[in-house]
Amino acid sequence: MPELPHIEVFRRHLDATSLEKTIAEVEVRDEDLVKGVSPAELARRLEGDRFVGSRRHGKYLFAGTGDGPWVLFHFGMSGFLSWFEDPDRETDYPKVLWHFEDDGVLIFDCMRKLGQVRLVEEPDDWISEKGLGPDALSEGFDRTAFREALSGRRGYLKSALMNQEIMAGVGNEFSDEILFQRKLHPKTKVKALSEKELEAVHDTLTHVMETAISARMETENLPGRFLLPHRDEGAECPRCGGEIRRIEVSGRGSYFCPECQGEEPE
DNA sequence: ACATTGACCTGAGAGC
DNA sequence: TGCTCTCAGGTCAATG
Repeated sequence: MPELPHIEVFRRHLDATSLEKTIAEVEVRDEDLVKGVSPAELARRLEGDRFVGSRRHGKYLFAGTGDGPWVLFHFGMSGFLSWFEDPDRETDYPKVLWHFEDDGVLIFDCMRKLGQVRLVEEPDDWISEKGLGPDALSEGFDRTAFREALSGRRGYLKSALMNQEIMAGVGNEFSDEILFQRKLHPKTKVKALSEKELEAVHDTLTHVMETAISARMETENLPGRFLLPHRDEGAECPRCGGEIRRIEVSGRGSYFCPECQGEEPE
């Protein structure tokens, strides 16, 4: 579930709750989720320090300590961040907890354990080592950059949108939303689109993601015409009332409206 | 070089 | 009630 808009909402939540507070204890409940560093080392390098700022790159979130290391969060399919003022409150599957002095606790919850927490010295180095493309909403990644990044691709547009080396941040759910808003079938190939159409896809991507962030990813705040709350086989299309269908595209469950988005190309 | 598929992991929800 | 099956979703290694 967590894609760029979710990550940005987590980031703002972290900024609003967890900056400039001394970290009293880092509690690792499940060390499977902590990568590249032992739980003891993670605690040693953070305890007594504090977070001073954060940044996002695609689906990755970094919380910086100023002179010290950054904590990297990746949320896998089921991860999220929660903060409670009451230090005894917990989520259902807490994996790593940052207990602050003067109360307050930041919880990394990850039911399906595909997320991770690690320490990095410099986010930019880590991003380039990883081979991640530009953050999908970053300043420089405009319609031209988007079109050029996709040129020559032979596969599905959906796959290209989700390819983190081309651009970082779009996942399965938002790729469906972008295709729905553009009225493109999930099996549309990149090659089938003109330059103009590709640029329109970029504009839609930007609009959809920014709108979702403004709504803080809360269903009731999303525009009525969004597919997201109706991503279910047999659900009603929020645009035409047709029936939402599910197909597999490159092994990913893809939801779309055959009425709006047409039949399978070719 | 690029594209696609399956494994990873675990619990929710559906169906019987 | 309780069991079994499918599905969710991001990433990476393996395969095409």
